[in-house]
Amino acid sequence: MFKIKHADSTTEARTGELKTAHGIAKTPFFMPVATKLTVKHVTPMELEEMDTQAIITNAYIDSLRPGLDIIKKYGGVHKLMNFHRTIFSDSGGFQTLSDTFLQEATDKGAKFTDPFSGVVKQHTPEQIIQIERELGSDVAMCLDHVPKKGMTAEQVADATRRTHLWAERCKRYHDAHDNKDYYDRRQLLFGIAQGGLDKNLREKSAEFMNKLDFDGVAMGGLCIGEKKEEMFNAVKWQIPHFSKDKPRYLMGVGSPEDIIEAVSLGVDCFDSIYPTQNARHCHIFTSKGTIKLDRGKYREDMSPLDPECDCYVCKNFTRAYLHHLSRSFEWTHHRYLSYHNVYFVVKFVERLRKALDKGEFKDFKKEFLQEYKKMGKDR
RNA sequence: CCCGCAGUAGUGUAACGGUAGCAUAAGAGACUGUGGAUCUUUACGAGCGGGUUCGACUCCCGCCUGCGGGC
Repeated sequence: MFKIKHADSTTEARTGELKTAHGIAKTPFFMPVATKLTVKHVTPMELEEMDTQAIITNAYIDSLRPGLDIIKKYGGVHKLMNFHRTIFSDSGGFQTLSDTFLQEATDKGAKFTDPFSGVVKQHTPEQIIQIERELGSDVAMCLDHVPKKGMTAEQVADATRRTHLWAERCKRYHDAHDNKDYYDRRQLLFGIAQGGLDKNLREKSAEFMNKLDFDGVAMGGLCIGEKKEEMFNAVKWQIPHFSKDKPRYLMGVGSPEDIIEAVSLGVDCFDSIYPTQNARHCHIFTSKGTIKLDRGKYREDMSPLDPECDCYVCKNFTRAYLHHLSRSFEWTHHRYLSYHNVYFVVKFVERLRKALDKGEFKDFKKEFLQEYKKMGKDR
């Protein structure tokens, strides 16, 4: 299922291959987020062309709309979306952070409000796994309870304890059923370690998840408002407790500089809305840092978004034109900008992988960060 | 030419004889297991000239501009 190809000698970074029912995903990889069964403004064809290794959708939200009946009728999420590579499904655990979704989290499960109908419904870990099975994703994520900012130490510990309890039940349920009754293929299952920002909790949680012998382990509850240092500390505390031979997934990250840092700490998988959401806000990734394209200063800028990028948008359009589209509320700018940002991150991780395989990771990281920080954040 | 009505931020609009608000557009910031959402923040204004008044965007007069009607 997972095998390491090359381990870096200077850091914890490594390349590998994650084999799923839809082929091999080369690690490290970055997954664009496809909540509601679409990577906003980027087509599956484009994602495949740029060699995106995997994407992630949201099982809970997909089960509300369009609903499992329709998804099953079409033969699963791959066929429905016409995406032929690895698809992860998030459990809805992240929605435990959301006031509009979460009503109550108990040991039994998470009580969510369906925002479309207003109906409040209990979702047990078993039910979520069942939803993920019926979706037909290649990798299912366990239901977790993400500790919210402002929780007391006691509440964080309780949420983490609950996450453990739920993880055991997810695993047991998943083991007891294979997917043959739906799609005739094996689905992988990843556990999610939590623990807030507490060293002891983080370590214990990592140890616990590792022991359950999932197909991969994730670190959750990060990149949600804590300091960068706190986030990387959590990663540093947890990684040593994970088996080397299992893929490690840092949920919710992110930016190119966060990704490269996490890779050097030993992380293999990422997902984030960062490239697509930034694109919609006209924040564009370039090899010299991010630019804010909606600023007036780009009105007459005839250069491409990123002179060093070879994507379709950079080869064919100027900043001035794309600036104009965004100022004119033409929806096409979302397509162009989202495409570029996703392309940028996917290709960045691809270059990172190649550098690792060639044993040049250290230099690659240094050079990338040096260039990337040149302009900072377009101040 | 005459009569009437109206001129408030780039735009669209409030209120008041006593600190000129609001919405948008503009500038800046936030956003990392997705609301294309949202939030924070900055700057910008009384057509012109007189008069009355302690004090005028407000009342009065003239001019200018726009709209409507009449000749």
